[in-house]
Amino acid sequence: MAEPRGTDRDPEAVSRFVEHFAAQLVEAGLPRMPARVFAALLASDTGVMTSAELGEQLRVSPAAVSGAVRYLAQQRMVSREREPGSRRERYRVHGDQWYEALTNREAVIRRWEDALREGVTSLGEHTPAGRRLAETLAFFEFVEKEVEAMMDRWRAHREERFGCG
Amino acid sequence: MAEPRGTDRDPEAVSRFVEHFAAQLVEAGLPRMPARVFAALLASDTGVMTSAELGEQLRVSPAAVSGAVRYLAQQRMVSREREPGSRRERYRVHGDQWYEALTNREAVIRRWEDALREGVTSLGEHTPAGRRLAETLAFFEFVEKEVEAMMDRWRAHREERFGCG
DNA sequence: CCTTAACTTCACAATGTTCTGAAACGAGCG
DNA sequence: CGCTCGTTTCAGAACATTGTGAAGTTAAGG
Repeated sequence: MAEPRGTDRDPEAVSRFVEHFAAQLVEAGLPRMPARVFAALLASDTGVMTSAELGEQLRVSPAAVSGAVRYLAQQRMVSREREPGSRRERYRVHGDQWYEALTNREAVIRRWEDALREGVTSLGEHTPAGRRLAETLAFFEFVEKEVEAMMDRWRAHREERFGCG
Repeated sequence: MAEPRGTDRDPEAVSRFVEHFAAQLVEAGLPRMPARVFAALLASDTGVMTSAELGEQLRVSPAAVSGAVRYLAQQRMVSREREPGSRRERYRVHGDQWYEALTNREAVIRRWEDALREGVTSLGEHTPAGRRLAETLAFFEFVEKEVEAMMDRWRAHREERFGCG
């Protein structure tokens, strides 16, 4: 059986996965270039790639890589590290870190909650509309707590399944 | 104290909330017009509006309403009902139904999982990249189960808090 | 049936978004 | 201290998205 190992990976297979997975991320709302960069990192053996490598694999300009990476770093989906003794930069998708980022739609949820609270107040908390908004708000507050607990359970689950695998 | 009731709602306050909340939804990836329509429904007293009412409140053409509503219905975020004895259509945001829709990023997650499975196979499940993809896949499978349980808990919580006033 | 009200579809115009090439920047090295 | 490699910034072109007006479709009511 021909299972890719080490350096002899089929670049076409990699590219096929990268583009397909990126397309799904785009559909879910991620901008295109960040999605492609992220997928490329995820599919790399080390989880680390330089700007040049990313540009080559995706056939895009350094400028595009720069923009995508800035976006991903802001979302905490990748981290950037300077390669010692060189002016190259390396981008890394850190196993755990990025799940956290995904569930860190928290920042987004927080904003929804604020808007809803304001709505409850300005429409009146005893109007039918106000009550609907209040219930929606309660839902998000509930979810926020639950997600936190869920991530704890995931870490335990993960430890068990992959920690000593 | 002057709390809005019945028909005498301050249209400007409503509009302010609608536009603000819609903006947050847009930021989270929802297309603009669907977001506005949805926010308008959420902020209505009955949770039901006609195409004409939506067009008037949002100052947009019937065509725009039509497109937005089709989108929302596909995402299961609103339901459409024909008003008996009239050719008007009414659009409703059903209290519970739309939380389900939100967590029905499930459809999205399912597609991610498919793409990841394919990646694990084509890159080889014992390569470093393959292992990373496999772990990511495991995470989503975990989340999928957890979300289901969470929604059960929410329904209970909701019943307790809102069910009996 | 024919009229008409309501919704939908379609082509196009307006508007945004996204990537590129070129120029500016800055950190390491001679 | 200036050269050079790598990254970033920026203006603009290519591209995609979105909403409109107008024509088309469907069904209620005369």
